Amino acid sequence: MFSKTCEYAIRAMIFIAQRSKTGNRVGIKEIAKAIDAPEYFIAKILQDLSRKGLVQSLKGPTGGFFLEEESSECSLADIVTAIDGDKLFTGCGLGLKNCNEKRPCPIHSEFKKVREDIYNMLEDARIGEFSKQLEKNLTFLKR
Amino acid sequence: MFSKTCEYAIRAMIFIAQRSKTGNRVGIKEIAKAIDAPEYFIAKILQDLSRKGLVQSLKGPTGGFFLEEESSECSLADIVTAIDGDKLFTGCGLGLKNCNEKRPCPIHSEFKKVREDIYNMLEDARIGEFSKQLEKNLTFLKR
DNA sequence: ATAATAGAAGATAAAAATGTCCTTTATTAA
DNA sequence: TTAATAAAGGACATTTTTATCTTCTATTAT
Repeated sequence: MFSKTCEYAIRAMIFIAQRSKTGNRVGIKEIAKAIDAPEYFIAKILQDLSRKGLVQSLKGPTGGFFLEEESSECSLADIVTAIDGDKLFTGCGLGLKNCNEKRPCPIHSEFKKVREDIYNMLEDARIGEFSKQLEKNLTFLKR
Repeated sequence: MFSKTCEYAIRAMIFIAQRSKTGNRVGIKEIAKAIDAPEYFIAKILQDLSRKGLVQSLKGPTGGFFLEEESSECSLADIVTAIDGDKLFTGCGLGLKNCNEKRPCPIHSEFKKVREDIYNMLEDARIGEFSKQLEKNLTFLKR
């Protein structure tokens, strides 16, 4: 469904969101451990998300990643779009470039509904919401 | 959503299904052209599907690929499972190996429904059904 | 100011997915 | 029985994705 990169991105964002609520900043190493992802790899991913404004960061001692109020309102759809693009939401299920209503692939209409469900699900899912359950140990980001 | 391999596989299967209805067999080259896919690559894919019994084939002159009655009843879910495995249907949305009801990832329940929708959609979609619309030029397998 | 810290950025490496070529084997028509 | 045909199978090449390492830059505390 999502690329590995995107899976890491979502997990990292949820973790950062939880830590940000108390005004803390989190370092790469801590994030890597918390979500069980390769350190240098999520570093890259977060740099990317940082450039795109989905996460905030500060260099130097006491620095690290964090989420401003606004960023913790961002949806999973925002993250997926930033990392994997909108192919999942708008692309043809069979990979046809010119598939559309007028000239549909065989599974076009079946797929349309499912795609919309996925989009709505991801659009409704706000990063900030997840951190509560995570804090209560009701959900997990590892293994 | 699906791997490229899987997209080609589905497109090829639908094309073969349509040609099989009149008892014809179709060669690799014709299939490659019809679905606009790399010839040697779908050759590999069809060999794989053939070994797994999802498509039938015969060597030699007048040989090629075709579908027996039974095979044209196969679902998209069967093809996806054969090529991409069941990760899409059963795997965790965030890539966690041990994600489950007791120990869910943050998006576990949201994902569950969507996954089931996808599975039901693909399970209901039988290869044979698509060939009718394809024949009437109501749907397309290229570009 | 300076040293220590931590992310940013560029380069490189490994693995997986995708795509191609060549030889072998089975089948058929003549 | 032979020559032509077409899939099967093995090997190889390319591209994309995933992962790692090193150097540079900004920030902070002292």
